[in-house]
Amino acid sequence: MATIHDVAARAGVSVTTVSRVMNDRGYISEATRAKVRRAMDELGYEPSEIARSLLRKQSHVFGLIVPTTAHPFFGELTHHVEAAACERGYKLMLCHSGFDASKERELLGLLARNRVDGIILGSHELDVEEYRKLKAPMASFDRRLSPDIPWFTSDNEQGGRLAAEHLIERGCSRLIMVSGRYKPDMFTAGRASGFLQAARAAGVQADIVETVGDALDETGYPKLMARVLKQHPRADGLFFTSDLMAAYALRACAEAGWRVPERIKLVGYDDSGVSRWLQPGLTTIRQPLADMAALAVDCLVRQLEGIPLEPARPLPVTLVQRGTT
Amino acid sequence: MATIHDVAARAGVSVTTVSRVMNDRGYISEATRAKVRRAMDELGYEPSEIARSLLRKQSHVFGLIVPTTAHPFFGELTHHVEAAACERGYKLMLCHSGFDASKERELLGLLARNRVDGIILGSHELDVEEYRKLKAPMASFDRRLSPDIPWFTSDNEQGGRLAAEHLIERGCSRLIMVSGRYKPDMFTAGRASGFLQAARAAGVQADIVETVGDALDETGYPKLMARVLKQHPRADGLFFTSDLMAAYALRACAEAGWRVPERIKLVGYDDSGVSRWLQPGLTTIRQPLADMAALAVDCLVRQLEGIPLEPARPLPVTLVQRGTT
DNA sequence: GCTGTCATGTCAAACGTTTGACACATGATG
DNA sequence: CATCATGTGTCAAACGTTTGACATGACAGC
Repeated sequence: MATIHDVAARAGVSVTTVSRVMNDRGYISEATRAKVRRAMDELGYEPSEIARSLLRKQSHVFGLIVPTTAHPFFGELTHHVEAAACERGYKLMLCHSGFDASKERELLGLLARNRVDGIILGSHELDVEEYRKLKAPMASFDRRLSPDIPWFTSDNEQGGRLAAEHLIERGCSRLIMVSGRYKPDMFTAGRASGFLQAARAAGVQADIVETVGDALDETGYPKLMARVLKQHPRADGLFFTSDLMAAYALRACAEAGWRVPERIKLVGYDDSGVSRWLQPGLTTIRQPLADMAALAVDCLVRQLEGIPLEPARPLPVTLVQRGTT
Repeated sequence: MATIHDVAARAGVSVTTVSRVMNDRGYISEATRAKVRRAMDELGYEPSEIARSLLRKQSHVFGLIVPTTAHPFFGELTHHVEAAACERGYKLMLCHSGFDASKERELLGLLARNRVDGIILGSHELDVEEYRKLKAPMASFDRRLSPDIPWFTSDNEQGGRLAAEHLIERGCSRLIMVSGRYKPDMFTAGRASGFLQAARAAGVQADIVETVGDALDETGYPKLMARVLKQHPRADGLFFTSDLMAAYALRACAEAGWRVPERIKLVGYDDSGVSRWLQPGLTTIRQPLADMAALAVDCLVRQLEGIPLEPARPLPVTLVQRGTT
């Protein structure tokens, strides 16, 4: 790989001059500029971002930690984060935590050693303290880790409310929400409160069923959904904290012979691709992922540039109606 | 961020000594070692991989280019590549090409500037020549770019054959394969030949329908699938080059009132999560993604370490039967 | 008392880049 | 003619790390 010295030698100038041409600073005559450019082309020179990073003390790389991109929600989140980062001139170092605390701890060290300029936490298996002691700019997805760690999320209460109101409007009178078990500082807990609140306001019976174990591990879903149907034989409106759960519920309904949407109605969460792929299409709460990702990246960039953060606020969600309601 | 100099000062030794402790080379007394370790702990020191990379001329980072992690297949591929890279001590810089040739060209430059040690091409929108002139170690997914660029893939002919044989075995007599349009040097083209060959061997009628435009853009799928059903009213066995296509076909069947699997049978490709989420579950051809990813990473590592590559060969696929056949 | 060899540690160059400080023309201004 | 601005370019330090070359002291063997 050619270096700036090779370019300088070939163009018959000093390395400083080459650097000046690349960075457009100082006075350079057109003739010199052309010579330098030609030498760069001929050598296929690409400046080393590594050397630049060392000098400038910033890498223009963000770390993104997600449980796994194999989950459709996180695959889509990753897509949008990458796009947002790219737009602001940052690259992404992708890390999978796989729901494993010690893996996540390792990843934080790895990202620190690689001097990433900021970290987006799409996974948080560790205690708040462990994140707190990191001094890198961070943005935490769906969880309030500490007052000084910015977060980004969507309006989970509103999501829960929209789901309940929609089910009620569509004629349901016995609602069940199937939810993961959330740490208390996770915003996603708001989905349940919004859901219950809206049901109560309408005088409709509503219950919450919590999944055990990993909220995102689908291997338990088939049994869970079958159990939900069996234990709530009169339920006619189901709400899930992810589209994936709803997908498994749809299967369970088919197996139990409950017709959707006639006998029972389903609402998912995320508006991930899954909701489009299912038959019937899944009514779901749409999170504005692109906006959320842009917000997260913006939040890191602001921290880096010393621009004060705007007070964080959840982004609005909407209900997308499809065939399951 | 503390540097090695801070650690040395705090421990009362030279930076060389600190470096020796970290890298375990030369003679260091236990007492010195302990002093240094303590200083590192107290300062929360993490060595800069950037400085190391500059010196060692390798970054221990691989670039991964995929169209988008929002597509379930590529989300899963990314997951496995990350895991395989991590296992071998490499990090991943994730890039989305979004099916855009000029974006991909930019990404190659970006990865070169960041001095990645190798590139995994899960997307190839450019002409072979453009990849060829890169001298970085590469591994190309599902496409033979040039004799000197290693590739990794699964046995596509076998996949096509298994699908046809299975459909025939399940009683189908009029087969249709819905396929993306592939560049001639893409291995995925083999799926069609395997499919046709197996059908011919069994004396069963089989046709290929090619999608127009982007093989992975799902917005056209609903109309496409409706058209396929309308134009082939006597078809009773469908095979798709992705699970996602099959998902849309399943919807089209429901809308057309064709019962699955009684009236018509469907086979997808990839065994991505989609095949599990659908109802009925999708029979599909399973690609061994984890093995493929490990192979790709191994291939890059070998190039870096100068270990000769084993002759590339497609990995075996299997058929996973579910409810659509 | 030499020489040799451990055991421990220091020095300084190198990696590829940027950039402040400076050098040296040329020509205009006062 | 002294001063100044402008245009062009050079030099060397700095970023954080590794590592070959060297220094020092202790002790053994001859």
